[in-house]
Amino acid sequence: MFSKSCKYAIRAVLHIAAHTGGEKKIGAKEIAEALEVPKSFLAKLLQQLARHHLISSSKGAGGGFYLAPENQEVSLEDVIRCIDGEDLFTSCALGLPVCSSDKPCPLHCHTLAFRQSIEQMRSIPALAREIKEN
Amino acid sequence: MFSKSCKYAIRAVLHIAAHTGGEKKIGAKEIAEALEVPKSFLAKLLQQLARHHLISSSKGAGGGFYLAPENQEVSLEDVIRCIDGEDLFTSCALGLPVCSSDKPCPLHCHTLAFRQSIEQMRSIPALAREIKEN
DNA sequence: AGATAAAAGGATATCTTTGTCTTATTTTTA
DNA sequence: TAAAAATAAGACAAAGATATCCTTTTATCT
Ligand code: FES
Ligand code: FES
Repeated sequence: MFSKSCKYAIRAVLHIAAHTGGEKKIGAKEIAEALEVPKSFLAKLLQQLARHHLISSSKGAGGGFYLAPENQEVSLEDVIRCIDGEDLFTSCALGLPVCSSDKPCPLHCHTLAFRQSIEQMRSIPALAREIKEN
Repeated sequence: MFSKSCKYAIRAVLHIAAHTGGEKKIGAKEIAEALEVPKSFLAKLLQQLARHHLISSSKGAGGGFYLAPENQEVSLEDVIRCIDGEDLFTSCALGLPVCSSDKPCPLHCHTLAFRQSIEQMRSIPALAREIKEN
């Protein structure tokens, strides 16, 4: 489904959304401990997300990762595309050269439905709020 | 989504269903050429499927792979489980230790829907017939 | 019986993903 | 200004997935 990298990244972004806000930031170390994932590995993923402006970061003492106002609309799809690429959304699930409703493979309609259900999910901050409420 | 192995295996089984029947069998070499996948690699996958009785094989000249009567109800789910294991059907998409509707991750209901849509698909031979009709 | 064809199985090579470690760079604080 | 804290970046290691090659076993045909 998703690569391990992508799973880590999604969970990390949700964690950032849930535990930062205003001036508050959270360090890579703290996130890694909370999610129980390898710190250095996660750090690279966070850097990649930051380079693509899906999350924000600030260096130095008291720095860390956070969601700036311009990150409030970041979606799960954005994170997936950033880490795993667009394959999940565009490639045929069976590896056929093209994926299209013109000449669909037996899995096409099922993958299409799944794709769309992910694309229609709400923003990361909205998802994080939902989790908190439960 | 699926491993490359699993994609090869699914396509191969569909190909077998479409191109064999009665006494007719098809060799690994022929399948590999038709699907444009590495022959020796595919052969191992077919052996694995045969060991688990999802497909049938016979050795020697004129031998090959085919679907015996007892293979007629083989499903896509069977093939996926045989090659990739049961993770797609039981593990949390985000890698959380347990996947359950009790404490669902934000992706849970979406993955659940996808799982069920795959589980409810028809048998491999039925899918192969559908393809032929189009 | 011998030759041939095909699956079965094992050993090995290559590539990708995942994980670790070390060093630089930037920022805050004393 | 110096020390400390944190991200950024790069080199390297380990594990897993993918791919190739070679030998063995089994069945068929002449
Ligand atoms: S054609 Fe296979 S998933 Fe679209
Ligand atoms: S809990 Fe994450 S997919 Fe079920």
